[in-house]
Amino acid sequence: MELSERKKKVLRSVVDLYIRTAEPVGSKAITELPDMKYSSATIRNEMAELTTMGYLEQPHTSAGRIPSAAGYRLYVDELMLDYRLSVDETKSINSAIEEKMQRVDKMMDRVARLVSQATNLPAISAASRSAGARVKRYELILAEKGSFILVLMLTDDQVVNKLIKLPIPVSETDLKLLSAVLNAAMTDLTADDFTEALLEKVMASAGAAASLVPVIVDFTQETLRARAKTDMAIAGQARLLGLPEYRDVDKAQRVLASIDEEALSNLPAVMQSASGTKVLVGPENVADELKDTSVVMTSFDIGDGMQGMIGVVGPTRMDYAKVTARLTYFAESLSKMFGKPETPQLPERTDAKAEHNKSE
Amino acid sequence: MELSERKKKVLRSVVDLYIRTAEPVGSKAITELPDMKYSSATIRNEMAELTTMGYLEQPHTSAGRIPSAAGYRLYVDELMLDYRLSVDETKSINSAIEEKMQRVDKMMDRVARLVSQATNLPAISAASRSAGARVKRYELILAEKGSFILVLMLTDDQVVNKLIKLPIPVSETDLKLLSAVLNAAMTDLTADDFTEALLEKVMASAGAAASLVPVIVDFTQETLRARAKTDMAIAGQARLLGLPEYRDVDKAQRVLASIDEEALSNLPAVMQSASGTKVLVGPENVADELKDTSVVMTSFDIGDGMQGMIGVVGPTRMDYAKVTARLTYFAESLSKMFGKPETPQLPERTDAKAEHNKSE
DNA sequence: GCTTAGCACTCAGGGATAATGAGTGCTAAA
DNA sequence: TTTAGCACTCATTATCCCTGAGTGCTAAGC
Repeated sequence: MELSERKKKVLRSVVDLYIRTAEPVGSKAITELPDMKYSSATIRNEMAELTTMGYLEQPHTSAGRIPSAAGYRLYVDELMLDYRLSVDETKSINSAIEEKMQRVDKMMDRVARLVSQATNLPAISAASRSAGARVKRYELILAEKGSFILVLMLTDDQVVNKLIKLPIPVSETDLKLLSAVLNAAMTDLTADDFTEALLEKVMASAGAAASLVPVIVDFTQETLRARAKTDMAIAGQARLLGLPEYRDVDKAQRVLASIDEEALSNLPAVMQSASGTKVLVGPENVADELKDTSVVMTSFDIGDGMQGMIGVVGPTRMDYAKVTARLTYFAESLSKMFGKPETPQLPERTDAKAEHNKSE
Repeated sequence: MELSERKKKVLRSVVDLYIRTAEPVGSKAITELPDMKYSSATIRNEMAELTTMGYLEQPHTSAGRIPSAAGYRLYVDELMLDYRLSVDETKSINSAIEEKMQRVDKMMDRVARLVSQATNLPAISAASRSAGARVKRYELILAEKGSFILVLMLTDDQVVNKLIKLPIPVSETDLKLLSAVLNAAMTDLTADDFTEALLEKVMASAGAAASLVPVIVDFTQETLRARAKTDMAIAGQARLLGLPEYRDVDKAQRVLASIDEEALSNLPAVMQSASGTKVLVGPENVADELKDTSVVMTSFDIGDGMQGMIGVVGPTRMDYAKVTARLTYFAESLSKMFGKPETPQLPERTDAKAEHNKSE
């Protein structure tokens, strides 16, 4: 059933107010809004109907109304007015990214931290790599204490390393040889390409360090397989405690614990299916602990067939418009940063400027 | 002034009980302890004296006593009975380390997570590198989209990488040449060894990619300098909320925020001075937000002149004995793992096998 | 027929007051 | 020196009442 324009306006007002105040919204409060030209009695009638229709609910008889999950859903899908990022906001997001995103290794960490700062909510970021990541180069570095470091450079520009104990003494020269052999024979393979036959062939030509090959291959396969999953990070959990709905410590703890653990690991999977920005309102969440909590997420392009995801977790009463806008902008900036083939910045940094202009 | 044996026993009992229950301890409760052969009145007298001596305090007239900071201090320094780790505990710590600590890159992350799990408290881990870290090897990898990855392998076995945009088109061959030149001329230098003269010399022989040299040197110096500071991680913040003293959300938030931010960055510095296990009771803490909170930390050896640190943050009423024992054991295991030159474990389980187990 | 003023009703939240009980200090007897 | 006993203190909890915000409904007004 279609809602009348007036009902929509009332519903939107209720959600907006509730987002701002975290308190049940009464008919009088609505009346006092600018350009709401009806008396409180009329509003009451409308609210009563919205309640029977399931968009609002009443915590108790003599309190105002709060949006139900269905109410939020409708709000997010149709009612919500676009939040326009101010120039300042885009600027601060841009410069945050500029500054902090240079290092490749702890990237997801940084992204999560930045998103959390920008939204003042706990944030998650994840990079779901394509199943087909391959090794671009092997490096073996002799370390002291009878061990060496294996460094894998992957086609997705990630660098992974592992400290491995040497079962037998091996010389620098042996390692050089081994690494040459590996680079010649075992690059550009997916996890499943490491056949027994190949393994033996490599070991045959690997000289003194041949016994290291199985260990290296094991780790490589494991890494490639793990890469197919995700690399994720969480930041800003403590921000949750600032919100009135999480003054109930038990609740806060439950939510935090479920964010901390793998409960959210399946979020990236959810993301996988649909791209673009997605809002999960309260009960739509998979994890039980989050039934009371909303999740907003969006994906971005890391290039090379890989996808990144950023998201925040917050109360069902969160400022969906603002959060969505910031998240989306973030995602766009990140996509631009490493997704698209054009060079993001030439020496003079003219491009960066151009981006700013465009967002105004 | 020396305390009588009986006073010590009473004080120890009060602290022990308070650690367990988080409630003020009354004279009756003490009486009910096994091998406490005095009546409540006697205990009351002793407690009264301990109070005037400053080791105990009373939240209000008709409540039991709780330890004062001085009381905790004395407890930690002299009274605390050694907590003996059970075989199970050492086993689980060992296997956790075995399993999770193989990868070099997110090491501090993992350590923090493990320590937090083992103590059920928020944990911090940091590696303070020696100021003298040097570059062991440079690798330059051409990436798509007109950029390349610079990988630095440091003498401390850490691997750092950065994605750098190419200001000009450069071929794979150019990069190879450049990398050879860098490795020949610029390894094993400290941050201050990169002189203008050297820079020019390298650029002269670097061919087409010479213009990359300054960028690379900049990042290298920056990295070496940053390494001189610390690499740190925090985990398990949410565990704080499980404790009764942090049911006050505001307090919890203050503490969490201060852990999250750099407030604790100076802890590693504190650690620097004294090695061994250190307990900071409440007010002894530097950061104001932690006046109510204790910190236990200990250092471990990463070898090569570098030092690691692990620590936990918890209520002043924390189980110092247990926490200290676990932390110390952790530190020893970690030291053994990469600090000492001897191979950590010789038993029939050969090293190689140990590693394999992991992937099963 | 929609809108609104008016009114009786409900109920959460916030004092105020009282009852409870754990714990204390002190004294006097063992 | 230890301990039993007693009067006293005071945080905590329960109870009651009041207040005020908000509601639904009805009847009058446009």
